[in-house]
Amino acid sequence: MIELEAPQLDAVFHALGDATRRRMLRDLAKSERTVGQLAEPFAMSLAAASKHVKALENAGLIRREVRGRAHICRLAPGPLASAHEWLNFYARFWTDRLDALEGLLLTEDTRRSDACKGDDS
Amino acid sequence: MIELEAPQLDAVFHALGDATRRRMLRDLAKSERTVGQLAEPFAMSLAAASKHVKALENAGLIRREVRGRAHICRLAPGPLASAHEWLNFYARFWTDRLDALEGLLLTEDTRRSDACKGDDS
DNA sequence: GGGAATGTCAACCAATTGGTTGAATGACTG
DNA sequence: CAGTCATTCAACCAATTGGTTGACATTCCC
Repeated sequence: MIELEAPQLDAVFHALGDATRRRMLRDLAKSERTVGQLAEPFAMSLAAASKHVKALENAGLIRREVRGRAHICRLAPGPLASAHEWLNFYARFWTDRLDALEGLLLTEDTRRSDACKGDDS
Repeated sequence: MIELEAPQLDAVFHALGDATRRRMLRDLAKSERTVGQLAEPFAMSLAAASKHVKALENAGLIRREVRGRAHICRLAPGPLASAHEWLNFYARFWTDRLDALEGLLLTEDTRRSDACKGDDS
């Protein structure tokens, strides 16, 4: 699917690792916003907010359309899906583990558990 | 479900925003590892790797069992699932949008769209 | 007990981050 | 054209990050 290389994943997760930027994404999920509108909920300078927007854009999480003097931002699908998929690997890891555990409990509940061995290397 | 508050999400995504730590998680997905084993693939001091491990632990992404002098690390399920769910919100955003777009294309394909403005630069 | 193995801690350092301010750029408006 | 609006840029600053090294603590082993 949409594959991200390591540096891109770095940028995506780094961008997500800040409440300000996550809030901006949440606002963008409602509808498109200008940089000024994105900045408005925060008690920080426009320049600071602009840097956050740039971080999001840099990570590919949003794209920007410059229309006149306003910069209109929208969510971009790719990287979020990628991060989602990346995490999905670990989600799968856990569902596998839990399934295996459940299986073990079902098949082993009458036997002694001395046959427990490593399942992978 | 497993809900993370903002500071915890900060820690989780911050932890994921580093290739070293993601590699450690990948190794831990194979099997449990000691701190030394986690550090081994990297050209950095053990102390540095230990800090990365602590960041992962701090984010709740792994848990550690101190057995004798060895610290054995394992993946922890909760926060990864939470981050996954968080991202799922945006995945849903996009599937919704794409579905809506598909719907639009189906219903609008016979009508003229005179709202064509010069928007691309 | 002595020594190697496994990790952490503390101090330190360079680079990055997140914020500020003030000036500059570009685009609308009167 | 002058002024304001939307935004970025550059310089700067404090705090954090990611790395180093050397000095601990514990634990295992002979």
